[in-house]
Amino acid sequence: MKPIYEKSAITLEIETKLLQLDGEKKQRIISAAFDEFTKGYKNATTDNIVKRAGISKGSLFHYCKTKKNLFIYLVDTAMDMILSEFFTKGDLKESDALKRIQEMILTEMKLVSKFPSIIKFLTELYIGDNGEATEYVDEKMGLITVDYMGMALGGVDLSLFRDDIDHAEALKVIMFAFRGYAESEADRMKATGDKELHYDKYNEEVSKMNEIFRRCFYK
Amino acid sequence: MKPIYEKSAITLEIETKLLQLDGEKKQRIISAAFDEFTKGYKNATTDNIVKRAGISKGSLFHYCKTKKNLFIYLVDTAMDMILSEFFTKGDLKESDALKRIQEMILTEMKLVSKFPSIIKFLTELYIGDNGEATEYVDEKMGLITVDYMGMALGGVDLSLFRDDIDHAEALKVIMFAFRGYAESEADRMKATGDKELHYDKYNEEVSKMNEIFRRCFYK
DNA sequence: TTGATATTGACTAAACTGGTCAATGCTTGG
DNA sequence: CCAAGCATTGACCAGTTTAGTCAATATCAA
Repeated sequence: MKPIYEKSAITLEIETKLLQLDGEKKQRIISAAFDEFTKGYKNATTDNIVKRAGISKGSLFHYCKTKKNLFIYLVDTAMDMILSEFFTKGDLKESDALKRIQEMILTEMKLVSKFPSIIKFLTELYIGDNGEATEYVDEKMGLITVDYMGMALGGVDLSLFRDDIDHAEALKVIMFAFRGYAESEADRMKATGDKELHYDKYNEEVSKMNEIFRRCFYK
Repeated sequence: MKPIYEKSAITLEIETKLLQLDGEKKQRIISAAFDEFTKGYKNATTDNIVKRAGISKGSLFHYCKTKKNLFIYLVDTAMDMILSEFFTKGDLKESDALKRIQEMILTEMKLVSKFPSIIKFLTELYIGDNGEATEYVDEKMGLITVDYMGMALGGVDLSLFRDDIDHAEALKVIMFAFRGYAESEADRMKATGDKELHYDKYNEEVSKMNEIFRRCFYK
């Protein structure tokens, strides 16, 4: 089966080098790098990344050769994680919009607590200046033309919504609300340095919000 | 009457220098600086600011003397704009939560279209590293102990909400939804370089969202 | 012990930094 | 028209930071 997202040769080479690494160390490197590149390609420094990841400069360049290669690896890794989470693990046959969204959000929150900056990293890819990697990013983003919200929400059963409100508008409101929630949680984690996975808390809060939507927006 | 926010002497001095400036030029400088400091104090460079503002390095330092002074001026300007918008122009006697929120959001959107990065700038003040200006920022932020959401929403009439949902939770959902909307609009503006004030569009979209909340969350 | 591999961090040349200042442009009042 | 006083410029500077290197060391397997 064709993978959802095709990684570049550069990424595959880096992956083989990282394979023999301790899993926890690998995550530390990726997480630190995501966070650093949140500032934009040019403002991110390899010095900061190695400092935060707790490895030496030599190691980083041993794995990745250049800053640009590291960045490409991160782009591939982030895109692959997001897409495979949404489109292979998520149940696209679930026709209840709220159930599907709840699943999506919780999946996203799980990713966010492993890599707090992954969403900001992807946003920055989209709105920021990717320096010498611009060409690569544009090409990859072009492929995922997506309306990814459209794909993710395609085929949901809108007839569950009340008839006296605009269904598309209601969906938009719901998506905005969860975006606001995820954003504020990511901010909180960065501000406090919290790196835990509060799965139960997220589950509870998302369920509460969903409960309100279900009660108020559904027939 | 005591002003809501007290500006520092440094800021007042800079303001007198900027006073004789063309208003459009002044806004360009502030806007470029907000956007640049979004990366955090240390990562922001005066070179980038002057480039984006379209002025010379000499001018910037003529107005502000040092990078730190410029930053303090921006902190004061952003805080003053936000606070005076919310607490003097907003009607704090309006007890209908949705009406009050709608007013707040539209005020915020107006600010955002003048200074697309102002919200991110303030967020970064809160969660980021403010370098040599840390002391100043902490002192000023300390004064606005805020729960600013609490102040802004204090005294609203919760009895308008349906009884079968948690009122506080419903308010949170509403605030998250508008945060998500404002954030996505700021992203869109940065990505497309759009600098217009689409007041009518915002008014329409916010009204649509509010209409849904009113119909679904109120009795 | 030996040899192969993983990791280190001091080091470098190039680029970038906040800040300066002599030179230039612009306006205003005589 | 001039002259004086202002705003504005950008080349320049010394100090710092940058991506990337590499000889030396640590780790591990046989």
